[in-house]
Amino acid sequence: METLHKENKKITILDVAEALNVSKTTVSRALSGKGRISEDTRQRVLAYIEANDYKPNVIAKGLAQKKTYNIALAIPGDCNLVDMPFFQNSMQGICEEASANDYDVMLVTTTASSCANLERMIANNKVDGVILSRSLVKDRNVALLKEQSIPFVLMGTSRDSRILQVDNDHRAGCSELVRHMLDGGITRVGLIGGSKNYVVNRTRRQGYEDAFKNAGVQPAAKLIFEDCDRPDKVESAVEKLIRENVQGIVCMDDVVCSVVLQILAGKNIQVPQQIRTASFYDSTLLKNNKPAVTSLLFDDKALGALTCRTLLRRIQGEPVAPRTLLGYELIIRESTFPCVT
Amino acid sequence: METLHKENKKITILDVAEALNVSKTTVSRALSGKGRISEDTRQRVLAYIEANDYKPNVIAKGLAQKKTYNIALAIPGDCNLVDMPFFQNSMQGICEEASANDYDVMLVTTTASSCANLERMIANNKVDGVILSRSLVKDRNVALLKEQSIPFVLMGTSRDSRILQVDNDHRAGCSELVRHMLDGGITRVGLIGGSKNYVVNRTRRQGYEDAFKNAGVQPAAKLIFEDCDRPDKVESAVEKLIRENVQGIVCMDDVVCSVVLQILAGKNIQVPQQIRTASFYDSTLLKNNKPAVTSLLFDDKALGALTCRTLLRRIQGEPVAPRTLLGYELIIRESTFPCVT
DNA sequence: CTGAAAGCGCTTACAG
DNA sequence: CTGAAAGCGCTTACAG
Repeated sequence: METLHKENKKITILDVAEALNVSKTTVSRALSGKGRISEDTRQRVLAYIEANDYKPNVIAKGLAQKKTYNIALAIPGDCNLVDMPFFQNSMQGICEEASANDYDVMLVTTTASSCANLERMIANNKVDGVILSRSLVKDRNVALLKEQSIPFVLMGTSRDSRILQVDNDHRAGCSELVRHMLDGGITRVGLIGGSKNYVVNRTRRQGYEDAFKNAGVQPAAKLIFEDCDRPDKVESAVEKLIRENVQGIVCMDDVVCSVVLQILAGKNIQVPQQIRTASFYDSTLLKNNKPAVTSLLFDDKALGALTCRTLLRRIQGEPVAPRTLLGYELIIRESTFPCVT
Repeated sequence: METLHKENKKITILDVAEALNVSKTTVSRALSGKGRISEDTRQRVLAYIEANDYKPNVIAKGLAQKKTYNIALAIPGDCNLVDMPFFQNSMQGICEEASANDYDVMLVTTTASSCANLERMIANNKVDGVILSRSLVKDRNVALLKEQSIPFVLMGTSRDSRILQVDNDHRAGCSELVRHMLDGGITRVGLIGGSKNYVVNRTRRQGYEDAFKNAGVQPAAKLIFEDCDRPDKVESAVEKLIRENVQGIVCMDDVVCSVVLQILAGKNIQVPQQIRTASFYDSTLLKNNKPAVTSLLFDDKALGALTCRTLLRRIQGEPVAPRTLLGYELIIRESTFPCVT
């Protein structure tokens, strides 16, 4: 029985060198493409490697080169449903891009207060760089990374222009969505948003304000409710907005929006007939809703991939843009009247 | 300016050996605790290390020991909202447990059809073991892992008893939930579930049937709807159930349940007065619902942690239970009448 | 109790 | 174009 097992001794560079009667150096060169080597021997090596299924040991390679071929992805350790589609999709983009470049992704959880795990991973030399996902206004991780001299890029936005950042263009997107609502001929459009601790929520609010300014309308401060990070706060905001006779409500994300829709339904207020509603983020959460909800669509997977590529470029010392913004799509659905574009 | 930078040359084992006038061997022993060493020199070494912030290079250590101190976590590359809270929470448990044991977690995405990324990671010697999360009925990854001789554990359930598995006790939990509904004095309780490709959905159905059998009632085949993986299928199932005059509907997960609730609301059917409703899984999705929904609560983080611990034990050659099931909590809320327990 | 030496599987000046 | 040798930063028999 045991003897039938595949020979699971991994073959090393020495094995192929001996089999081919060349030096390890030569084999190494055939693989890396570095250094002079005759096309002839290179083909022989490659053929042998292919035939005998030799895989270089990346760990050993890394030791010799002082590289790890790993990057870390720091994700928040305190979960909230809001960001899940974002994390899952961007994660995929990151993993695929990394794979395509023979890198692997190490997962590390961080919390607002502690970046011990990230610190340990860096101290242990386990990664060549790190991706920080969606930052807080005060982010200890950013501070940590800046004082370590390790390449990193923020998948998100920061005011600190020395930090490499790649993000969806939330500001322009949110502005366009609000413009779409204002174009519908209404002006009393309220905003309900999540925690201002997240930079992204501040960015979204800026987009909201941009749209008003561009339309030459003053956004009323009393139509704006931020830090609604619990259903009861959303509920209270909705009630106040109703008292203010709003014609539309824009929600900063899908979780807020789904709560808003439930409350409106509970009060028998028709969407969009009485109050139009839209969300700054489009996830499965609202896909099934009736009426279907107008919202912004971002390509989080592409965002992850580009963030990863940026980091890898940075690691390899190639030039990278200090800040990149990705586009968005505005999906107009019944909740704001599909006829108006 | 440049000169003010922290010296970021990492200090090596040789540096501390020379500083202390001992051999690398001695330093290594002080750290690992292996081999004889006088308490005196051990303390000296430890003190120096502490004072000079020496961190062993885990990569080099791994090379020498033919270990990586990494484990892989394989997650589905094709995302669906259903499993998000599950993945996010279990991921956290895994990461924390790994960290606590000086291991790190590499992320790898797999799809039903391709496990190329996982294969590459193993071939590259990047991990000592792998965690497979929630399996499909026909899972290529399981097949792959079995033929490689690499330790792995399934965070989920499989009929193949040779596979190490850790899972929530979905069967017992679902059975208890259904019993709770039957205890309420109703018998026409329907089931709507997601894809049968997932083992977990089959397990849940077993729990449903167990409860009926224990109650001495025959579950009606026409009250059971599986493979409802799209809202329209759920809708059609709900309509058929209404025609059958069901008194209760049990949903296999929160996404199904939220669609069901919307449809019932759209038809002005009162929950729980006309039809009681419950879900086999409790996520934030239903927390805000009115009425609050009765459902099962699993501790996914604990599940992740235990799965990880099991894998690490397996890697270290310690004995492990071939199969472990974790408990659950039944949260009774208005959607099934809180008064009935 | 301690150390010299070989080894883990690669890469990379350096010499030819 | 090719190879011997040193080195990456550790560990671990083996000898003392």
